[in-house]
Amino acid sequence: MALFLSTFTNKVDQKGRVSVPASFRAELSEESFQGVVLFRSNVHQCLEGFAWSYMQEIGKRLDNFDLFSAEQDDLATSIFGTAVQLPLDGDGRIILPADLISFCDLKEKASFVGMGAKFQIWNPQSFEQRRDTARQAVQSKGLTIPKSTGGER
Amino acid sequence: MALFLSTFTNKVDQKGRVSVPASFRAELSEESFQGVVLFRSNVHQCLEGFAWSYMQEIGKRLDNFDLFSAEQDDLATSIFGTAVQLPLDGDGRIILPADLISFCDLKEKASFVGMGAKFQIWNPQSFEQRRDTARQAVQSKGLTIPKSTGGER
DNA sequence: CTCAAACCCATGATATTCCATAGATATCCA
DNA sequence: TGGATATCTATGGAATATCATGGGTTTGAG
Repeated sequence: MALFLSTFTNKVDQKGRVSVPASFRAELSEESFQGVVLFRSNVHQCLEGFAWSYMQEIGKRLDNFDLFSAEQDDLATSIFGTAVQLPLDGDGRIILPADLISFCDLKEKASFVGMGAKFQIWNPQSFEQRRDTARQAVQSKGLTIPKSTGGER
Repeated sequence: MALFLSTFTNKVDQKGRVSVPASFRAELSEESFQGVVLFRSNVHQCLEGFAWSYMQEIGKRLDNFDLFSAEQDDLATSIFGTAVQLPLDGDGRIILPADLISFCDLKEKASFVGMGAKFQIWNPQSFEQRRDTARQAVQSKGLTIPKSTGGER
């Protein structure tokens, strides 16, 4: 599974092109589709980014809901209905659609934030605030990484 | 599992390069990724260092949270979003990014402090104070290492 | 025909690799 | 034991490769 790490801030040019960080591209190198899947976050003013194979995993998890249930319908609509599949060009860039750029208020630069299996794309200033609130939440709630669940070793 | 021991103080050159202690490198020799992962400590003015395989383990555990849950989001942002993956060069050195150098106020030298499964990187002077307070805490509170689980608790 | 997307190439900055040296430690043989 | 040699480590600098970015050209859809 891909493991996206660290934060990289790259420039968005007039054409809406932005370089995907080289280390992220390395994580995608084994994928059948050379590119990323993006959709609007339901929580933040940012974009959620995934490798193609992980979208299949999300599909499986959605199967845990009853088919035609309201929850399944809402989630599937907000995720799959709005997702875009963006191929990498020869130089490792993607073209961000204008509506996604305006959704997360991107100006000159975009921050790619590694979050393990997925990543997010933020306006750099907005992400600084988000990073601070996330750290405070971890400290105040005493969040920790749980031990691996279940019977495996 | 890697076991980092003892404290080593090495020089940080103008490029931010610093040698990882040879004994630490020996612990990393079995890793698929030859390098370390660093991020800012939430507690001290120092850096936390891990082997790559340990980060993969953390990634798997985080995947047990519901996707898009607040806890998953906060943890992934503060851990993976701020982490950096630093490869060893041919001579066993890493390049510390400028923002991490300033975060823990490194000047001429950096101290690598082995802490078992992880290690920390300190300003040498700061660490001397930290070591004293840690020792006093252990003495005054009578802290001990618990028995291994499985026997009487 | 027109516009946007895909492709190609150039370039500066940055990161990575390579080599050289010196000090310390370990090894070996007389 | 003692001295010479070899090895490992840390460190400095230079050469090389990679990456992000800008601009241009071609393609293709409507």
